[in-house]
Amino acid sequence: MRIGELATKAGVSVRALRYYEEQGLLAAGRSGSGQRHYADPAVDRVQLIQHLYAAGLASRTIAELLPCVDAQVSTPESRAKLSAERDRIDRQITDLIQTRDRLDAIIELTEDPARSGCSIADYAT
Amino acid sequence: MRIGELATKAGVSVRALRYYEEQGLLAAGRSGSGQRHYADPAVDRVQLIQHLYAAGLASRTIAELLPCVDAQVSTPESRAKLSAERDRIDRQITDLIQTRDRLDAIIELTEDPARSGCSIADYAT
DNA sequence: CTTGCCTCTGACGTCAACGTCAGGTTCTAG
DNA sequence: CTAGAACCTGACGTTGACGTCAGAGGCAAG
Repeated sequence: MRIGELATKAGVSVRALRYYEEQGLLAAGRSGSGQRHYADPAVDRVQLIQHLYAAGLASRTIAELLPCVDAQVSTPESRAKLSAERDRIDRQITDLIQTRDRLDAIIELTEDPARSGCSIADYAT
Repeated sequence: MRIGELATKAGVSVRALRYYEEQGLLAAGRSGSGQRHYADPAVDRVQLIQHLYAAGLASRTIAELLPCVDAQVSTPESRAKLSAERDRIDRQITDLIQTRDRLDAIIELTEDPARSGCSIADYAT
C-alpha cells in the first residue's frame, strides 16, 4: 500500500508517516519512482507508535524501544528500557487516577449547594 | 511567602509561577515594591495546576476550570466542563492501561527465548 | 554601606511533533 | 492522452510551557 492509504487506515496524517520514517520508527520500501510502499502490519505499527506517543514517550525513546520489539532480542539493556518505560507509564496512570478522583471530588463539591470557604483571594497575600 | 520559596515548596521554577500568573491561573499579592506575595494554600494550588498539566490540559482549559473550583459555583456550563475533562482523563487512563499491557506483553515476549517471526522488514514492501 | 542573593519586567530562545507551502513528478480514470 | 489526485523532497511555520538572558531595583547581613 502507498502512504496515503496507510495514513487513512492508521488514522494519522501523511506528514506524520514521513516524520516517523525520518525518526527511524517506520521503514518503508520504495517503488522504482521513489514512492513509499508499506505492507499490512505497518498499520498496527503506526498505531503502536501513536499509543507510545500518547503515553508521553519521545521519538528518541520509541526509536530505542522498537528494535527490541522487532528483533525480540532480550539484551539486559533492552529489557531495562522496556521495564523503565512500563513503570513510567504505570506511575503516570496512578497520577492520572489521582487527578481524576480530585476532579470528581471537585465536581461533587460544586454540585452540592453546601458551600464551604476557600475563595480565590486565599492564594495571595 | 515570596516567589522563590513557593517555587521550592511546590517543586516548580520561578518562571513557571510567573507564567501561571500570566495565564490567569494563580493570583499573587504585591508588596509595595512590586514583589509577589503568596499565602500557604498557593502551594496546593500550584500542585493541582501541575497535575492538570500532566493530565494533558492546556492553560486555557485550566483557566476555565479553576474558577469553578474556586467559587464552587455550579452553573450547568461549569459542570459540563469539569465532567468533560474528567471523562477525557478517564479515557486517557484506559488508553494508558492498554499501552502498558501491550508493553507487558512485549516484555514477556522478549524475555521468552521462544522467538516467533515478525521482523522489521515485514513493515515495508 | 556594600556585598550578595532575590526579585522585577520585557523579550528572545527552545523543543517536539507535526502543519503547510512550493515546485516538481507519478499514477490512474476516462 | 490528459486532467486531476496522489506522491516526492526540501524548508519554513506553529504551538505550548516554559528556559534564559539583559538590565535594573530590592532586602537582609556584616
